[in-house]
Amino acid sequence: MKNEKELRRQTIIEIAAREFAEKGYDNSNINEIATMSGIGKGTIYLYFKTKKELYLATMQTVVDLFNESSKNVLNLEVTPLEKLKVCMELLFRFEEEGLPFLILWSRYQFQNNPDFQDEVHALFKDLEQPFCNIVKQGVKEGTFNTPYPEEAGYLILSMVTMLIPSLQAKPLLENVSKEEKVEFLVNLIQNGLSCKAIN
Amino acid sequence: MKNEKELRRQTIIEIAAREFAEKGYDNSNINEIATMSGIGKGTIYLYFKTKKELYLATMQTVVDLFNESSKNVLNLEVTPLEKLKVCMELLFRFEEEGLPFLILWSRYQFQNNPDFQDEVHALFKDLEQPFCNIVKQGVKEGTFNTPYPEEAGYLILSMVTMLIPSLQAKPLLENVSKEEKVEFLVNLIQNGLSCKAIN
Amino acid sequence: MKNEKELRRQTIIEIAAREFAEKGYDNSNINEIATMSGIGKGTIYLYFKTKKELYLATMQTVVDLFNESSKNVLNLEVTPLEKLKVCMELLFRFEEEGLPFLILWSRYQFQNNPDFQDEVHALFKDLEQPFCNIVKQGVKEGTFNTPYPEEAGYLILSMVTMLIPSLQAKPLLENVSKEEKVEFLVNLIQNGLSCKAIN
Amino acid sequence: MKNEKELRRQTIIEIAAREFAEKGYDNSNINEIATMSGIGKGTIYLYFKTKKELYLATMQTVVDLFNESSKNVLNLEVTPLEKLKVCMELLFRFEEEGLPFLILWSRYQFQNNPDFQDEVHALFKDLEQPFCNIVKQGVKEGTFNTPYPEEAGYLILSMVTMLIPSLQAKPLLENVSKEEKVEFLVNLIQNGLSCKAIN
DNA sequence: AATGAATGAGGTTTCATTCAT
DNA sequence: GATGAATGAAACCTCATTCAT
Repeated sequence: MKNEKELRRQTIIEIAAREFAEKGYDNSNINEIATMSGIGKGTIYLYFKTKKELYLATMQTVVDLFNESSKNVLNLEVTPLEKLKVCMELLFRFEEEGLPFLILWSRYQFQNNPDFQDEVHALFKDLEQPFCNIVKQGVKEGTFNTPYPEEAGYLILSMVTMLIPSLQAKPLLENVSKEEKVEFLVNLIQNGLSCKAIN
Repeated sequence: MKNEKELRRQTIIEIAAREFAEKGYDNSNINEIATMSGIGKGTIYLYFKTKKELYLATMQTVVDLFNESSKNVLNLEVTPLEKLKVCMELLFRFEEEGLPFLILWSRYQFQNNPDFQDEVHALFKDLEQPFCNIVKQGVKEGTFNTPYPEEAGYLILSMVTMLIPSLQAKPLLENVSKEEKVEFLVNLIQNGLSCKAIN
Repeated sequence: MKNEKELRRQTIIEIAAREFAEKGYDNSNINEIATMSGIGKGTIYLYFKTKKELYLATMQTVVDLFNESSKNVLNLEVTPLEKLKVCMELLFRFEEEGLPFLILWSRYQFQNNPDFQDEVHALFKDLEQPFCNIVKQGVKEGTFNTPYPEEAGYLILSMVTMLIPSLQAKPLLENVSKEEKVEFLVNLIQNGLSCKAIN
Repeated sequence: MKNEKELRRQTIIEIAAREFAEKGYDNSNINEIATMSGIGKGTIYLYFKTKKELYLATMQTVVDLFNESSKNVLNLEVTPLEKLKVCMELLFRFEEEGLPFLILWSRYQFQNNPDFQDEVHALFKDLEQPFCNIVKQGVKEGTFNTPYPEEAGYLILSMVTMLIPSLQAKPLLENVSKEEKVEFLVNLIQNGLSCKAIN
């Protein structure tokens, strides 16, 4: 019973995520979400009081999925750099396993997305930022050295995102393997751009 | 005469940019844009055939402003690193001098913004990416060393953007001076995160 | 179920016919049609995608009503002249039983009505012209004698229409009974204006 | 001076007639009429206070043109039948010499045209109906024999109109010469459809 | 519980008309 | 006198939401 309700709720959210990701909030259509979910329009409203609530539930799922995914990285018994790699790979994997949610995440994380900013912001308060944690941890352990660890974490996040083609207007390194991307990024983080001349 | 028309056109675009940046395309209201521009609703339609056209004209202005701003950097007679600095400062300055346009730029540059993707994409084909050019130039001159110069340019861009508080859901280094941010970034680019332990 | 939908569709069309007949297409108002139908504005759009489509559906109904009405005349076992009479009476009767549809019919049949000419023309391709058929039949049987039977049919049609007061700017024979009108017309068709002098 | 003003007024009316005939009142556009007249939009309003007034002036011109055209027929020293012929030819000639005005005339004369019915009706009060006059005269002289001379005039009018292809949804006798049409009509008026069998 | 027919607020767009130049 | 830029009322249409079945 309860499971079935919960399952249907998830189905709706998944379809909604596809719509919201593809068309944005305003151009997404409750009717179409219902049809594509294989249920009646009125039924949507048994699960979500309003379109806005459905949107927020979808964004909550974004947060949950990301937290779920990054949950165990911090406790891995590996070097901070290894953790960074694992974390990057996790993010890259989202492109295949949950693109709509990835798009919604990025739209909020990096864009001044105007859809219910306050409410979404409140949800994202709970979003773990593993890159930040790793860098902070690394700094504590003496592995990394930066005056702004938290910010460094966000910078890494933004760089990884940059290399996810589906999220970019101009796709970058489309045909490069994830391993190479990770290597590229790690190298960059380790050595900067190697400005010998200035050193 | 003609100047006056062009001036009014610019006024409308500026107000529109504010609206689009704040509320997004769909929730922006031609009526309100007219009122805030101090002109009649119908007048908007003398300058722009449709709301969509106004939006695209606004996005074209975004491209123009950014190109205008970065035009002369590449030809400066300074080291690539200095150029990077100048370029970063330019970007930071947008926050004060043209925030709505900066927001619209970022919304397209980093978000999968679904509003007229194809048309906006076509406009952004003409957008210069000075960071990319500088890195490429630096690689040629031997100052920088990276297998993916273009991509490195975009990564720098995304990092600078990360440090512009107005563009971030969670503002970073809000009270840090631009000079320090530039220094932070340049240092990062030069030395990575100084992972001595791994070296 | 289905019947109820169909019934409501017919109701809308009837109200719409009244509006279109009275005010013309452009000055008819979906809102008002809705109100007069006792339903909401949006409901109209459940039955007809656009105002134009409602108009065309109304014109289709015109064709259907006229065809329905004239269906059985041709097969009557009476002389062509008798058929003409029956047919005239049918037309006269429309004034009382479906004036709006009669007006819309005449507006298209005799006026260069500019509302969606091509589309309406396509609909009227299916409109039976019983007067034409009767004259053709009569010519074949030797009852009538005219070089242009089809055209003669249309001429009769136009004459009958002329004697329907509701369709004329200057009402003719307003207080004359239909029987007398029919007699007048039949006499004219049989004998013309009896120009003895010229004979 | 005055002549020039009057001339320009006529030009506007002619262009307006074309627009009104082609698109109907509501879909005709003052701006377009101005442009096609080669004058400014505001200038139209120096000649006609409103669009409606321009329309009514155009319809007044219709009446004037028709009256002008039929003025001298009644006084011709020929038989009523000959007068009918001349009158028919006059009407046929309108198709080539003033089609827009002919269309506007027919739209009002035979259709329940809803554009300013009362006002247009008032104008048409002054419209001569030569066919009616001729028949009445013919009846007086004993040439014609009909209980409803006025109505017979209108019937003839409607028949002639039927044979003007530009006025009909389904053009009739498109490739038949006017002379033959006149002959056809005159014969019909004289002898009807020659129902020998019934005689 | 599930449905989808019905609703009407709200926003874009057109165009007759005005008026400052 | 002539102009056309500016205006805003009005109408079509969409779609989130409700509710009777």
